[in-house]
Amino acid sequence: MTKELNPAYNPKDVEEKIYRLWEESGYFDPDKLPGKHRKKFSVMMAPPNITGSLHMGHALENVSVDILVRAKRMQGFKTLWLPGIDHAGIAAQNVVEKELRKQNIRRQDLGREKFVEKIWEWKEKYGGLIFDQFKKLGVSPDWSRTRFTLDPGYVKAVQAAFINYYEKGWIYRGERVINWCPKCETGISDLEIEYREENGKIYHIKYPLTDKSGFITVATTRPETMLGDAAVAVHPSDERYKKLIGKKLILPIQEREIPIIADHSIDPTFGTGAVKITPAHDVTDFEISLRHDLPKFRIIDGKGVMTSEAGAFCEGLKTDECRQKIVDKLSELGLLEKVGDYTHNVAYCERSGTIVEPRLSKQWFLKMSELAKLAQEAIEKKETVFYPEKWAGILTEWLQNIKDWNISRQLWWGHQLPVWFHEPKCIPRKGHEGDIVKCKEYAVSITEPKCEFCDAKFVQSEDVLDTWFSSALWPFATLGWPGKTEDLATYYPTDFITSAREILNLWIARMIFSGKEFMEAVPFKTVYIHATILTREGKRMSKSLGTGIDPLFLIEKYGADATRFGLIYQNLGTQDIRFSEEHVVAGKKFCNKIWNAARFVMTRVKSADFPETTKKNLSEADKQIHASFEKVSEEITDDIEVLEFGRALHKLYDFFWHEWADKYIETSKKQAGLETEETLFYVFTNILKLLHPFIPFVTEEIWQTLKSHYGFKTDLLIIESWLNHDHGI
RNA sequence: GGGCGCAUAGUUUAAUGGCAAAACGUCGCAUUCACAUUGCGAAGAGUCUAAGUUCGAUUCUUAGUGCGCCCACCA
Repeated sequence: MTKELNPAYNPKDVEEKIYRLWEESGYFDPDKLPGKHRKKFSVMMAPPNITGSLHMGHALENVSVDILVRAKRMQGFKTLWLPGIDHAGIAAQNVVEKELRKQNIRRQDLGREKFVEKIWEWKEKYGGLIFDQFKKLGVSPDWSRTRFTLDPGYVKAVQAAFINYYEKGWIYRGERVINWCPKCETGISDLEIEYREENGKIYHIKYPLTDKSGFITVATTRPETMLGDAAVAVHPSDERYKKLIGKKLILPIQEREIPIIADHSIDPTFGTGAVKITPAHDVTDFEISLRHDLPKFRIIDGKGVMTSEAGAFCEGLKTDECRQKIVDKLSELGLLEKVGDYTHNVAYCERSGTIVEPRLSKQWFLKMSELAKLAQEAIEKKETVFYPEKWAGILTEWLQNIKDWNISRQLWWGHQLPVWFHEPKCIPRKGHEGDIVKCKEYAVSITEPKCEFCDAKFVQSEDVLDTWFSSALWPFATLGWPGKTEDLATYYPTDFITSAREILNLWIARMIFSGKEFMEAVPFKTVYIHATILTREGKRMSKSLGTGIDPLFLIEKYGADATRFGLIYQNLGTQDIRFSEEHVVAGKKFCNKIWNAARFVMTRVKSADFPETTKKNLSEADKQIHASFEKVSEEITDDIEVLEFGRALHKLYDFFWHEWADKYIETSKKQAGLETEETLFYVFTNILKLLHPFIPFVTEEIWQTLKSHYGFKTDLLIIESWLNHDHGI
């Protein structure tokens, strides 16, 4: 029966074996937990990108959830932690495109269908790698319920959501200036833009007034866009220009009349206080043009070449060639007042390194006013509670100023819009002589629709939905919605979610309003915005800066428990963490200390069967350690409840090392008897339970060893009951 | 540009309206005892600056300085 422990704890002998033991037990799956009539506790994993690999942020986030989930499971809750992966539209498309480029293949060569097939192949091969890495951390989600945002069931959820919004009249098609990459020939999202500070030039150009009474000088960094100017705007109360508002200017080269308009968005202190307005090629200018009903001249095409609308002078030239030609011409005309040096941020396409060209295009939008209201009300009524609380206010403010959501993307990888187009025709209406009807340009439908008037075929929209459109449905789409499943009834709404602060708007807010809209309940009771992990110097960890630490490296060097310890020990409150490896070292030492305490207990405690009578003759030291343990265990239970995992771990560390090991164990060596043995055994085994959520591997290994050594009746530590009584029943 | 946060021993952090605590590091001593991945002990900061509130401020208020994070992207 006796099982020996090595004098030092070696994580490599243990972690893989123990993880397998847990997985084989099935206890990560709440349906397989022993016991009945349990209250549920559910959490959704923030799905990592299909292309992602484990970083410190994932590690902190998922270890935090794991601590909570393991504690709840031990407290008797029917605990579900549902994992999944996000298809990550552009990121995945990029990775596969890059792969193909090595073989000199462009995605356009393959065509959409073949290319998407390639991504699926890639997904099958590499898409699960990040979960192997998660497993190394020792986290305990229910892998049997793993979801992917492009699973057939999930696709249905996305379509159902789209159609619901469409039927409510909240989805519309409109023209907007979006970020366009002339090299990739697609619209790209704000997230795929990289701003680089650059030293450029600012050109001051004179636009003559039609009445020849003078000029207005505008400042621009992109003189070529003047070919598409529709107006010059000034602030309505700008004294310099006040009396010119409403007058006309001659746009040089184009020789077109453009008005001087007044708009509040103009900063009178910047440049000359007069701004040239190019509606089709600048986001703010476009918005101004809507307010003033200005024409939109498309002067640059999708490849970054000047169009015929730009005029014969520059047609066919690339933008930079055109710029030079324009500058020369203005200079010749005496309209170039001056050229200054100017440092500004230039938008680059993250993937191709090309300068982003804002461009007018047709996109699909989701109206936000009603949905934002739903989220605001839920936050106001505290249906969802934020930690720290300030994020509720920050989110509310963001919701107040929210713009309609551009949900379409010109990508191939993702949820294709359930929208179908066909050539609208004007045809005589049957049975009504002389009556002409026009069929609709598009229809919204999951399968190909039939036109009520003509028999022309419909073609599905090539656009896909923004990745966040599908992630917004995560808390219920993963449980089977729009079906009425048992899981949905049992686990929705979830109890808790944690995320990094940068996706508060992109993800958390959208899940809240989606939950209210489709489930009539917020998707989670608590949102915990966790700390960000910085380098020891207080800088952001980033791959491109080479400042990141690889959690797998830490696990390899010190073990998973030590890595978890190092992360959580430094995570006090929601303050950002300047991560230092020292604490991981301390974690490794701590694991070893526990390991050796177990060895000590096994040499001292002869049997785990104690007669009832022994409790009567406790020594002062026995009583003290019992009392002290009682107190610390309550505190730790409370700390976990309020998500103060770092504080709880500090207390466990101090208690175990300094009170239990340094003091009680030393005393126990000097006092013999059954009472001592029982106290040693009782406190040790119970503290193992409290330690388990934080450092699961070493505690489970010790538990299994004690089990075989003493032959006492127990299963796995992961389902041992917390403090000998269950909360969740 | 908007928002948010931080500032305490060499380092990373803790605490408190009334003697500033710990870990790591450093130094010394001990120990073949479950653990040298150990134990005991020592040195080491008066809490970024200025003003205010107060009997009293490291703590509260205001301003400044420094560092950092997030969002937006501006002619």
